[in-house]
Amino acid sequence: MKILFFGSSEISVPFLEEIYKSRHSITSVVTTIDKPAGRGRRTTLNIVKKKAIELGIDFIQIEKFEDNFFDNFVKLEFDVAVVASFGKILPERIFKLTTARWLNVHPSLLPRYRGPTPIISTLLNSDKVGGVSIIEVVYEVDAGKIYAQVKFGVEEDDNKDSLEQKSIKFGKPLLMAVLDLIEDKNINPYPQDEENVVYSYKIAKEDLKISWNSSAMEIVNKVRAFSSNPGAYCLWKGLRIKILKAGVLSGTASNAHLDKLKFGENEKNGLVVEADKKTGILVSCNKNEMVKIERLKPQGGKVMSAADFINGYRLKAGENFD
RNA sequence: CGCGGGGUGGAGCAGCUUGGUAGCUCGUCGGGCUCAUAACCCGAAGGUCAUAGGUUCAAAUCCUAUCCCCGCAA
Repeated sequence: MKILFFGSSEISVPFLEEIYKSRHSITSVVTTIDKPAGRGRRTTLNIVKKKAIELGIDFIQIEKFEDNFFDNFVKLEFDVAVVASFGKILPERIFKLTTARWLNVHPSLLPRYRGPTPIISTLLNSDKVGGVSIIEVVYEVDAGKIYAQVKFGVEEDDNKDSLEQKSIKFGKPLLMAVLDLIEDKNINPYPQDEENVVYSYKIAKEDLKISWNSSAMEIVNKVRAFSSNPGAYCLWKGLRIKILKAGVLSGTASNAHLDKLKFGENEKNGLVVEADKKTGILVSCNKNEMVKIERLKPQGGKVMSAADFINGYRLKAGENFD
């Protein structure tokens, strides 16, 4: 079949490549424009565009959906449009201009987590199971019929990075299977369970800051959900410290350490209870719980282990994270 | 030309303002203590101080240029 591919981010690339390698052909790639980004405001080239050029596929870059685009769009020949991490909401009008099927790769088990941050929501909510859905694209975001889903386990040490990788790993064969079944006219999508719709939301800058008044699990989930980019952070001596890996300290071990330290009246959550290379960094949070920080990245510095941070930055028990 | 931090033995940092013997916490190797140890004690190796110029009797330190890394902001 002929495929029209919509994608703009790094996550789009493996799907584009997978289709390229398959028996299907790619009519064209639609992606967003190169924007000035990053330090020094240099224009970084769109990664999907880069890949399209490398594979010798035609591409269309758009900033907004304008008449100009629609004029070109109606001339394209394709059987299926595949949307993978495109980053823009498709206008209602576009669906009326073609009879082709529209497919979207969505990294969650819909109807759980419609919206822009399904993986982050999976982690913030301590879900034990995640997945990828291949759905029909309709104007209402992520509300289309489901063609296929695949589930996978979400382990304790999974974070945003690893779930993205899992979504790609499991999503690629799923998408290809759906494309093949469509070609064979042997698939029948089913509607989402509207009773159990859960939404995910765009994250704001404030959401990245760790509140030590949260429970240990909430803090650890936050670290997992935002790691390694953009990263949950806290402050220490005015320095911004990104926490990349942390764990909840189990009850008994936690009590042992709490007993070692006498809390003064001025002490508050965020207190560094222990800081040595063996135990790591233990920080107090709500309900007398503790979080163990394992990997972090100080402002201006590189990613390092807790031991390296203690050695180089002289973190001592009794200090505070904010 | 958006703002800012940084590149110092294997790791993470200090030293730079006020030029003049290379420092700290670890790691590694050797030895010792110990029933034993990731603990403790003694000792050792390992650095063109990002690169290229310049100033100077003398540059990690001051000046200029370049490369690389990172935080914010977009």
